[in-house]
Amino acid sequence: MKAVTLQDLADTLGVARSTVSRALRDDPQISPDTRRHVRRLARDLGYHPNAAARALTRRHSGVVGVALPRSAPFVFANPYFATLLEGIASVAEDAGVPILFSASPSPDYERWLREGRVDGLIALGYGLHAHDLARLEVLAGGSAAIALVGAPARVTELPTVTVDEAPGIAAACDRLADAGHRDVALVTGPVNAAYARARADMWRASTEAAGMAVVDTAHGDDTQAGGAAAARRLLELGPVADAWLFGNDAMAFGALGALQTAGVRVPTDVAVVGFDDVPPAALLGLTTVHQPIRALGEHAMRLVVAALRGDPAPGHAFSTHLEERRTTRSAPSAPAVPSHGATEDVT
Amino acid sequence: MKAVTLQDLADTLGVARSTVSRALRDDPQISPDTRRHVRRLARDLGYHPNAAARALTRRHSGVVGVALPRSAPFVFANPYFATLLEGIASVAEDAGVPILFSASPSPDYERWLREGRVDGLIALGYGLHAHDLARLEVLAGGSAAIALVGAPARVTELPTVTVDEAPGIAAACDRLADAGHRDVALVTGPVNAAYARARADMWRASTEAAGMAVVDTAHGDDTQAGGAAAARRLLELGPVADAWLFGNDAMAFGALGALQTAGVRVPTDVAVVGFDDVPPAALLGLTTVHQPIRALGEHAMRLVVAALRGDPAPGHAFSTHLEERRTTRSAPSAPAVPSHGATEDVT
DNA sequence: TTGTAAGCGTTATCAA
DNA sequence: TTGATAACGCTTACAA
Repeated sequence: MKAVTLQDLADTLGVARSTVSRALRDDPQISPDTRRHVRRLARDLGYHPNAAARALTRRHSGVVGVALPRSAPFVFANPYFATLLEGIASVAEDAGVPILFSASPSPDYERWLREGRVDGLIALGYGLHAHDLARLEVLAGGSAAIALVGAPARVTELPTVTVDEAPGIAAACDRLADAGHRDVALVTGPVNAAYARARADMWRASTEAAGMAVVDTAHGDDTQAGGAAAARRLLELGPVADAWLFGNDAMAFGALGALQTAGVRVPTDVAVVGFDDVPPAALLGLTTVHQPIRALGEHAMRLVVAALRGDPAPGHAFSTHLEERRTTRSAPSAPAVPSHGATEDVT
Repeated sequence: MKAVTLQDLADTLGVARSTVSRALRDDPQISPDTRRHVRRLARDLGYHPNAAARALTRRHSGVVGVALPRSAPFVFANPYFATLLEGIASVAEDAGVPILFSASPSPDYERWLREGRVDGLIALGYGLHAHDLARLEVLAGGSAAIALVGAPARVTELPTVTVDEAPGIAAACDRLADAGHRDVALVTGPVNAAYARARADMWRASTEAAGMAVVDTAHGDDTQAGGAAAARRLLELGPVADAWLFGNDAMAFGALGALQTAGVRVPTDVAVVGFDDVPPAALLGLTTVHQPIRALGEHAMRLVVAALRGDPAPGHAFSTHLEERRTTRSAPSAPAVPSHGATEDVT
């Protein structure tokens, strides 16, 4: 059961193990003959280089860490993360990079880096404490390949993949106003999360810019259950708002369920707009602000892979657009063409 | 930027590095004093043991591999896998085990094991070639901690987590028959996949046992798009079957969309039953056979963790039940109570 | 073109 | 209770 080692090959071949090592790694200065012999024996004996020994001498592991600072149930119950991972994993697959994964409220990514378990890292920028951000910056200075998804609270030189929420949100509000809405309700994400507050502020600003007013506000927790609860609270307030805006799709899903059991018709009685455009949104016909989640993940992993090679690569800001479906009334006027894709380089 | 090593600590403390090593690992035979000193310095200097060096001497990495033999887009677009990963990741999180993840049609799990990158592995049993299965069995004999999700084509002594599809499928067919259905259509998964054929056979058997007949069959590819395409083909055949059974939920979702655009009412004109009960099924009100996907993942990871500790642990067969929702007509009679959870030990 | 030998950072054995 | 020292399996100058 013992694994075959370089020394084993060397012994049975009667050469030095450095020769074997070189032959296996296509070292230019090795005779074609010995190379052939070595490789054949390696195949026959089922030799596989020991990853730990190799990492120890090479000073890097070739692994990239992906640590999401949420519990596993939260991560996978939320299609946002699943879609992000899809992007990350598909680029990793193409690059042949194994991913060390963890979903935990208190992620070990710094430890992973310091222990040399991973050479690179994808972390979530939003919700990253200034304190942790600073430590990541130090590590990046020391040759760690780090990329952030979502902008952290303060500016950073770490390559960051972000999204400009404004175009999609503005389009949504304009469309709502065109369809005759005036009073809207807003269901935000966690009040103590900066990104959720920023999103809510943006909804508010665009609502007013479109000539409407936010007459009710409820706070959710970005989950479906939280959205349903928020919807019930809104319903108790009476039918003042006839358009509901959500901090994310998951909450909108929950609200749609609550609305249905309450017998409120969508979009006749109230229009519903989500944010994210995760896959189930299309299934449910939810009108929502689309952000290219998968592309975010792909780009983040590309940044890390580039950094691993020592190539500096800039961050990137993606755009958003409105995806109109069945939870909003159609406006009298013809719809504008949605804008997809990328915009400007950043950082 | 150089990392702090054991030797560094030993030097500044004026002791041997073996002493430092012991102090850091709570070796019983070490003086409380030196232990304190060592630990304090380690903290102050930000010492982190090098994972590669440690793995090299300890002969194990503490990492568990999860390799899904599908491309990343396929894996994450299918909530089945996301839910499975949820279960796997949450147990891993509790156990403090990092996960090495890969989604690729040709997974490297054997290489991971042989290179010593991982000590354990969760692999998919269905679709596993006899050839690969045999190699995994050899590795398991050599101290690798392996668990399978889903039974492979032939019996194996590897601990396996499976699901008994019969109860849920039988319940679905009985309920359909009670509601007055006689002619059903069947949409299967990939014809070249053994598990999909087995599922289809089970649907057929239960259909007949319930006194109904499969009058149409379409083959899908387990994706939403494939389900929509299959639905369109079925629609062209004319309205002979008024109950449609699916190999999985994803295809049922696609079909629901196709049915809606075709103006066919569900469940009035046709009843729809899925399989899996992935999260979006509840959102859409899809009647479906529930299998405890999350529990499968949890249990598989528990098996691996147990094997890592050297404790043998048996495989397990979970059960299925019918989750009745809005895509089937309610039967005249009162519904039976659904059976949840576990049944019998296996292997 | 190949061999020798030092080193990567730990752990473990054996003495002291 | 602590210190030397030899592994662990691989890479890489430096020699030959």
